[in-house]
Amino acid sequence: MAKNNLIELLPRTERARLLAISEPFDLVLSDVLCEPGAQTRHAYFPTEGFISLVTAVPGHPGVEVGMVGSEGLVGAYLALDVTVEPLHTVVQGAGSALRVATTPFMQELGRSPVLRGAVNRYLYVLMAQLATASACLRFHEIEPRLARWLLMSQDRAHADTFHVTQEFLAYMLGVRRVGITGAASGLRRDRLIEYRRGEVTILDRAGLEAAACTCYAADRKSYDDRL
Amino acid sequence: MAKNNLIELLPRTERARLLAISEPFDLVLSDVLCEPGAQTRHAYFPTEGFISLVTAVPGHPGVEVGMVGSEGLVGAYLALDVTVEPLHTVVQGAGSALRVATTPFMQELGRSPVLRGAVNRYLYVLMAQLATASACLRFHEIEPRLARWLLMSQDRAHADTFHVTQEFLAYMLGVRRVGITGAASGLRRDRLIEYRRGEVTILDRAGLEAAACTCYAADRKSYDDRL
DNA sequence: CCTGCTCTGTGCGGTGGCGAACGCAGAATG
DNA sequence: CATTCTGCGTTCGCCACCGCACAGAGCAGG
Repeated sequence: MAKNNLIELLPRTERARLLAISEPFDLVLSDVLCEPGAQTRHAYFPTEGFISLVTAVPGHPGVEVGMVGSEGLVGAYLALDVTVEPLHTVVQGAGSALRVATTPFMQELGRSPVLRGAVNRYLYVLMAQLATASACLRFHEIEPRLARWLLMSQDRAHADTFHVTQEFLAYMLGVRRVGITGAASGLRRDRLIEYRRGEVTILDRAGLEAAACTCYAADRKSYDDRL
Repeated sequence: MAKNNLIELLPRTERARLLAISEPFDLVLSDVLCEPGAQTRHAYFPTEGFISLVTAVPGHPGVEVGMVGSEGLVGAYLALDVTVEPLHTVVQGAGSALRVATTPFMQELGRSPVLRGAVNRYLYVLMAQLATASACLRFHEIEPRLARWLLMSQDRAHADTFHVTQEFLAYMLGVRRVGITGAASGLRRDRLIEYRRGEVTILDRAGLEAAACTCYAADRKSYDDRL
């Protein structure tokens, strides 16, 4: 428990080297780890908790395009030798991570073929996630998207209950808060979830999977196929 | 003329080696170069013409999430050592390309640091484009998106007139054909474009830039900053 | 020249989501 | 205990876009 999948993939020596240059880091709810255009200071390997990748266009609130938990890392693009942050990154579920400063991380990528392979493949999965997000945003309605979001969160929170307000969900899904009220009511009516003042509980995981848009399964498959 | 930017970036010897393993290839309108899930046979460096990256979710037509012309290549993800295609890729503007078979291309990536750097940076730009596409699809209306699309096409077609039907535009933007009729009428009314039976002509480039959503400028800047 | 096809324009009712505003109740603060 | 704040629910008018259907207009082929 409290491990990061990518790090677990590494053989002993590579893992030891990576751990030697990393330090524990608290993921505090709503903390912003990255701002687009800024220089990257660290890569983060979440162990508990999770992080949202958010994109925005001028004049509009943001919208989530990806989610990173213990199955991945924030800063995979460093493998492309680019040290400029592409997206807003916000802590969505409090927890902890291992963080590695940019320079030693990039050096280590040069030294550890297994690490590089894993980060490369994760980056590929992330791109697929971004593409899926586009179509999902365009075509799917709020309720299935909300169901998908809850499932993705549950996977990464490793818990059935987590803290999230409707306000925040609206921001993530790029809709009005009222839209979330409607969708959440629907899911509650069907006894799939329960919630009360910022605490959401998943009651019926299978039912929620049925209610979610296909993008949930697609994202999972993409990850499982690659890592 | 008829060159590919990335290839032009290469120093003599690297370029010579890449050209030695590549062959000319005709980009025929509406040809499908990639299907998601399939093994990648070739990477393509367009010299004229351009290519759309399309994503789809079950039960809906597709939607374009990116565009590749002589400024980039199709198959940049091969730099991640993944040989599975992530997206539909459709020839959007007829022309020509240089294509390189997967294996020699990946070998060459190992040998040519400049090539690898360029492909990596292009991949980063492409990711940014995917993220932008999400927000654009979510928040922007058809007319500004159409204007953006026309500008992106003009950039890559290196021409003021190109062949495209409303039907096709609807597919690219993920809307009804009728929606395109409305948006195109607006642009024509303002004397920004002219069209007739599948031939679109850009009359007022500056005006079109003003009519386009900010995503056009954002994408360009992202590319110019990196490559 | 007529037929058939492709591409474009229009009209209709329907709806999912938007923006704004208000009420209310649980929790926190003092 | 009273006040304030935060999170949730509802309502109302509105609009961009949807799905469907049909009409006309360029263009090609027999």
